This record gives sequence, C-alpha cells and structure tokens, in this order.
Amino acid sequence: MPETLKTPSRPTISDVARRAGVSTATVSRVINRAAPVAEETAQRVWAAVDALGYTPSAPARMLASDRTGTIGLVIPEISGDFFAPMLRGIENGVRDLGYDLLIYANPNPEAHRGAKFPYPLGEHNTDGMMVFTDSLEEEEITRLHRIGFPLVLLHRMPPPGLDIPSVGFSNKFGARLLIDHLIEVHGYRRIGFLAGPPNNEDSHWREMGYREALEAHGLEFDPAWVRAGGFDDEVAQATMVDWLRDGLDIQAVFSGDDESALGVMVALREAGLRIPEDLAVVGFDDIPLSRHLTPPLTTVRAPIEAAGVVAARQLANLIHGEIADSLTLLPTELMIRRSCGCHIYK
Amino acid sequence: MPETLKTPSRPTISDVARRAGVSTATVSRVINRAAPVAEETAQRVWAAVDALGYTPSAPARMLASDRTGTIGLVIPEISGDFFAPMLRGIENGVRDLGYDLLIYANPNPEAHRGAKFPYPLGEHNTDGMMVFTDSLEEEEITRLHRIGFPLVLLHRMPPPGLDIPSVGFSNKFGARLLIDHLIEVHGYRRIGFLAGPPNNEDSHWREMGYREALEAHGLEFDPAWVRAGGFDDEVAQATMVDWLRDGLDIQAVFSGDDESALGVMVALREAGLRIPEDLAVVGFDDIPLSRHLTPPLTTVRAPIEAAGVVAARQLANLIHGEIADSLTLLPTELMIRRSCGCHIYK
DNA sequence: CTGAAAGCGCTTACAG
DNA sequence: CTGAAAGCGCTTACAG
Repeated sequence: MPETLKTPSRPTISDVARRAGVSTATVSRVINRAAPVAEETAQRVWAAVDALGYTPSAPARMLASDRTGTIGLVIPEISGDFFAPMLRGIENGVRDLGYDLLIYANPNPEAHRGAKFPYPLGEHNTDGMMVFTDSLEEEEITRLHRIGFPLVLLHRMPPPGLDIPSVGFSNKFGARLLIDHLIEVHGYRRIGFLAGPPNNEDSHWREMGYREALEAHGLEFDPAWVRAGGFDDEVAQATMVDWLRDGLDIQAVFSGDDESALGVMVALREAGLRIPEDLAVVGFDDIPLSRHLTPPLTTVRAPIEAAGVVAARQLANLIHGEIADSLTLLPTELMIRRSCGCHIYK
Repeated sequence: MPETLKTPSRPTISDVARRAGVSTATVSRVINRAAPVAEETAQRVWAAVDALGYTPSAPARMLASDRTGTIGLVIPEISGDFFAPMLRGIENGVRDLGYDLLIYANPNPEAHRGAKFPYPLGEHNTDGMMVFTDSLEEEEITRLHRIGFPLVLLHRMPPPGLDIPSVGFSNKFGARLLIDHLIEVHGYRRIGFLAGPPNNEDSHWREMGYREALEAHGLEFDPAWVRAGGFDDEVAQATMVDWLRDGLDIQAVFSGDDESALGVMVALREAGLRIPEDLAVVGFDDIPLSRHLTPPLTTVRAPIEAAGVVAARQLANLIHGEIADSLTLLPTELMIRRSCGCHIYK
C-alpha cells in the first residue's frame, strides 16, 4: 500500500491541460463551450478530464468570471404547509435557470442590527437574492438595492420608494370571491376573520378582500369579528376556544389560511358544534389536506409553488440585465367544498 | 446627478487597506481575527470597512483558503410533512456550526448517469455533503467517499463496504413497540402493514419491527397483509379502497407513516367504517397534524428534526478531521392516542 | 505587530 | 483554432 497522502488534492485545470497537451485556456474553452475548438483537441481534453476525474473549482470560476452562479433565498423559518410547495417552486425555478440555491432561515432579523458582516447571504456570495416576507430588515433590503444588487421580493411589497420586483398572488380578489360566496349563496351576514401574523401582507390583503365584500353588500363591519389566527392551527384553536367562551355571535368564520382553519375545526368539534350547520368555516391556500378534512374545507387555491417559480424567473431576468416586472400577482381560484354549507358530493 | 457607472464594482480588500493606511494582510487579519493586531490599527481598519461598505468576496476567500464554508444537501424532492422539520434541523445545525447550506433537490438520480459534470453539488463547491435516502446514485457516493470527501447519510445505510456515517432513528424498535401494543393490549391478531416507497430504508426497518412483533407473539405472518402505502396519503387511500373491495380481513393496520395513515382514515370513513371499532389504524412519525385527527392517531414519535441537527454535527466533525460515529440511531417514542382503540381522553 | 509577495484555480482579452 | 499572460480578491507562510 502506498504512502497515504495528507490531502489527496484535486486535479486542476493545469493537470488536465498538461495531460491533453494543450493550454489551460483551451481546456477552459472546451469545458465551457465558450469558443470554437477543434473537434480532435476537444476530445483529448475530455479524455484527460475523465482520466483525472477533474471537476472545475467553483470558487476559482466565480472569482475569475465575477459571477457565483448562485441565487440566495432568505426565509423567516422553515415550517408550515406553505413552506414545502414554495421551496419546491423556487428550487425548480432556480435550477432550471442554471443556478444553485443557497438558503438562509433567519428567525430573528432584528438581531443582525449592527453586526459587522450581518448576513450569511448577500452580494458576497450570490448573484441575486429572493426575500420572503419580513425575513430581512428593510435597512438591508435598501442597502442591497442601492448598490445595484438584484433582488426579488416574495409575498411582500418593497420599502416605500424602491422599485424592487415583487411576486405574490391575488389575496384580496380571492378573499373577495370567497366572502361574496358566503354572503350571496348562503346569506350569512355575520362573518368573522382570523388574521395571520401581524405585518403579514398576505393576511392584510385577505382582510381587505373580506372587508370589501362586506361593504359591497352593505353589511356592517364589526372590529370584534377580527381575531388573531396566526396562520397557525394552535393559535387559531386557542382563539376559537376563547371566542366560544366569550359568546360567539357569527355565522361563518374566514380563517386566514387553511392551517388555522384546521385549528378552528378542532375547537368547534371539541365544543360539540357542527360545521357548517352551527358555524361555517372557510380558509385560504388549499393545502393538500384541505379536501380531506371533515367536512372538506371550502377555500381559495393559492399558487404557492408557481409564485416561487416566477420569482426565480424574475430574478434571473434582473441578473441578466433584462427587465423584470415590478409586481406579479398570480391568480387565485375559489374552491367550493362542504365547510361553507354547500352540498357538493365528491 | 453624476454619471452612472456601469458596474458600481464593490470595494475590495485593497481599497480598505489603502484607506486605513495598512497592508491587505493586516486587513485580512483584522477581519478574520486571525492574528493579534494593534487595537488602534484594528479600529482604523473597521472604520475603513464601514466607510466603504466593504464585504469580503466569498469566492476569493474560498479560493485562497481552500474551504467553501458551505455544506451541501441532496434530497430527492421537496414534499411531504417529513420535509420541513428535517430541513429545519439541518439548516439550524449547519448554521450554528458556521456553515452555509446549499441544497439540491434531485428528482431523478439516474438521469445523471454519464453526464459530464454530473452534480450541481460536490467537492467543487462544498466542504462536505449530506445525502438523504436515495437522492444520489451509489456510484457518486462511492466516488466522493473514495476521494476523501466528507459525507454523511441521512435515513440510509452506506453502500456495502464503505464506512460513511449514517444518521437516522430507531424505526424497528419503534415499530416493535407499536405492534406489541396492538397485540398485547388490544389483542389484535391480524394486523396489516402499509409499506413506504420501495427501497425506503425507514420503511424497511418499520416492516422488520412489525414482523418481529408478530413472530415474538407466535402470530402467523401473511404476505397478503402487506400492501403499498407509498408514505403518501393518496397512494394509501387508493390501496385501502382496493383492499376493502377485495375483502378486508384484518383488525388493525399499521400505516407506514402518518401521511399515509391520513389516506387510510379517509378511505375508511368514506366506506362507512368506524375507527377503531371496525379497524384500528396506527402510523409513524407523529407529524403535528396527527393529534388533531378524528380520532387522534396512535403513532410513534420520530425525531426528524433532531436527526437533521445531528447529521450536520457529524458532518462538521468529519470536515474538521475529527472522528464521526458510523451509525447514529436516535430514539423513537410510542404515542398512544385513540385510533388504536385506547380510551385516552385529552 | 506588520508588510511584501506568492499563490489559490480559474477566465478572458489580446495576439497570432 | 490556440497560447501566453494578466488578473479576479483574497490568505498565509516568511521575514522583520
């Protein structure tokens, strides 16, 4: 057995060049198909690549070419049923465009204040970044935008005055359709709303759609009908337990997302109330589980995954110096099932 | 307004050095706290860093220091309730150890056969990689291991003969406890099993635990009692529909994971069967939803997130040249609820 | 405690 | 179609 080498250091482009009897420039051209190379020369290069098991060093490439080939994603945390489809869309979108995906889950954006090199993701290691909701401080978003760094926002608007492309879906329109249905088809007049986390823009627009529908039908809006759902099943469940104790005087509740609707349903069931007879329940997002609930949940289908794909595409445009759309709102769709009171079979 | 610069190119370490009146070596030492530097000098350097808005180029650092500071993760696809907690654990673990996370969702490992530079993740852009189940071809795992590249496997064993650290949890033991409970407490003698995807090792060991329990109690094992659940609610639902049509002659079914148990419950409910009176149902994983089902699902709690953290830690050990454990099996825990036939309130 | 200089492994005008 | 050479922005012995 031969002496063990400390670092069996990887072959470099020079090793390949030497073995193929060409210059490193030629090897580079062959590998990157960056310029015409004689067929016979190219073959010798590939043969050398195979023989040595050569893989180009990414850092060296990045340094020499001034592009990382990497897109960054900042998210607040990895949880909930929203997360998997969104990440799937982003990863597919990014990959199809030839980029790698570097992700950073930033549970506490404020903690980065005043740190020396605040973020693990930025202009130093990516060609552009996607920022989900409020996972990155406005200060940092502004700084990056000012230095001309490509940025796309997901499910949030840019800070005032900055033209940064934003991708989401039509929350307000979807909510409007949903509440219109409750009012027009079922005749409910007292409808509650379970809001998502404070500052969540998806929740904000859903609430706007809800209010708009009430107003359009001349129904009074009672602030007491809006409570915290947190886009979370446990938060929503606790809220409904309280609400029931306080005396629940509504006919239907629009739970801000399907996950919180789940908590609502648990709370109602445990209180011995029937859905939709005693209280109709509707949600938003149409997660896979929703059609399997008892009763199946009436909700709004949100193109979560598609939004991720589109965001990746917009970002690639920006990186390539092309124009990107300031605002992309993907359409949402009403999914009528049983929990609103409809008698749909299957 | 001043002339717009094409590329407002970022400040470099030389710019900082010039402004602070020191050498680039000193700037590097200050920034990396790599060597003692006079307090007064350091202050001048930091002041220059702030004034210029300097952030060190990651590629240049990587090239010069021969480390990327990045850990790679290869997964087959982003879906299911298993995914979010696993990724959360990995991201937290990786981040706490000072690394970035590069992820690659590889839906079709075989497609990479014979490609020139097969994988977007590898020794060229990461210091080490975590490989989940069968997301990477054995050939590639073997190649990476042979060149001494740090690797940790998640929820799978290494290819024969290779000593690559593997992290998972005790599927067999958990399943054994679960089935023992069904037999000893409830007296079921005919128990079915809904297997996960072919080649899924978690599923394999769960099945082994199931069989071991039958055998230990002198119960016959009937191959017809094992059907495909796919770790997927729709697959499991379809399977149960078929099984009911064929004539279901079991008293309890162990659905390979909680997601498939969900499909089982839907199928039974739609067939008008009661759980657990007509058929007991148990699962594995204890996803958040499970305790909210009707009836609440008896299952085995799997430390999915913790396994991710541990895997990151093992990989860091390997990268730092320290020893890593060949096999880490985190403990699982029986969660008795109602779907097995127990009368647990709350 | 500090600096001059080599070197990391590529890409890319420039020249031929 | 091909090569010699500069340069990307850092880190790190080496010397003092």
